[in-house]
Amino acid sequence: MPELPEVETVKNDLAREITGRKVIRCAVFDGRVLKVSPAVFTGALKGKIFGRPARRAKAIVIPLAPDGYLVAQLGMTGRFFYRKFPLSGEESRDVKVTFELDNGCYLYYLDQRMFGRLIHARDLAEIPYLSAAGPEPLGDKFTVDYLAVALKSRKGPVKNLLLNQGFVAGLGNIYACEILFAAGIHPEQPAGSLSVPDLEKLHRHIRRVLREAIARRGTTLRDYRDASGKKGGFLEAIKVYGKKGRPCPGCGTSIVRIAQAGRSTFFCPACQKGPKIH
DNA sequence: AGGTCGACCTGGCAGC
DNA sequence: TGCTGCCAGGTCGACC
Repeated sequence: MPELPEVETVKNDLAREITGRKVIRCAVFDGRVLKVSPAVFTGALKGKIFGRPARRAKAIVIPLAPDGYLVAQLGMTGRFFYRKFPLSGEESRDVKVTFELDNGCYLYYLDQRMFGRLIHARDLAEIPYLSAAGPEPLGDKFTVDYLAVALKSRKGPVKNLLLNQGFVAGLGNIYACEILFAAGIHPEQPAGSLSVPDLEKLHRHIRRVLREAIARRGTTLRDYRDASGKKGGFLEAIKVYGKKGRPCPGCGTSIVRIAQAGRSTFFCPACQKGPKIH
C-alpha cells in the first residue's frame, strides 16, 4: 500500500500522538507480522518510551528509550491506528498488535495481507532493508548528477529502476507511473539512454510529485489510511495509475496498461514517447 | 552484477 | 448465487 508520501503522513501523525508516551502493555494477535516470537517482542516493548518517529525509505523508525528501535515496514496493507478508546468488533478485524499507552490511549497495528513487519532492533544496522536503501529523493544527496551516474549503463527499463529501493528510496508503483507521465518519459525507456534534459525532468518531477502527494496526505486507492483512519487526498490528482482505457488528461489518448517485472504500469503512449532505443 | 520471477497472504471484484 | 481467475501502494530469495 504505502509509498513514501503515505509513510511520511503516518509518521507525522504518530509523531504528534505517541512521542514521549510509554508502552504500558503490548499484545500480539498474529505473530506473522513479527520476526521474533510474540513473547520476545512484547517483552522488548513493554515499559519502553516512544521517541519521535522518523521515516527512512518506506519504513517508520521509532526510537525507544532507554534503548532500541521499533521499525515498521507496512508492506501492502499494514497501517497504524491511534485511538482514545479500544477498537471493538468489526473495527478490530485486522488488528495484529496492540500497544496500550500511559495516557490511556491505544496504538494499533493492523494488516490484512500481512506483508508488513514490526521489527524490534537494538541497532538500526541490524536491519538490511535500511542499510540497502538508496538516497532519499527529497534529500540533499539526490541530485541530477547522482541520477546521471546511477542510471548510466543501466539497460533495464527506467520504470523498474524507479522501483528499486537501492537506487532511490521510497517510490512505489503509483508514484513511479505518475512521475514518468509528468516527465513525459516512456516507462520502457532503457534507464541508461535518458538524455540530460530527461534526467533533469525526471529529477524535478520525482520531487514535485512526492511533495504534492505529501501535502495531500497520500493516495488512497483502497486500503491506505492515515493514523486517524482517514483517506489520503492525492487520488484526485492521479493522472494515469489505474486508469487503463481512460483518456489522458493531457491529450485524450487512451491510457495503456502493460506489465513490467510482473507489475502493472500505466502510461500515455502519446505523451510518453519512446522507447528511443529498441 | 543486473534483471526477472515466484512466493508470501487475504480479500474484492468482474465475468461466467 | 456461486465459482474462478485476476488483481492489489512491497520485499525477498532463487535463478538466469
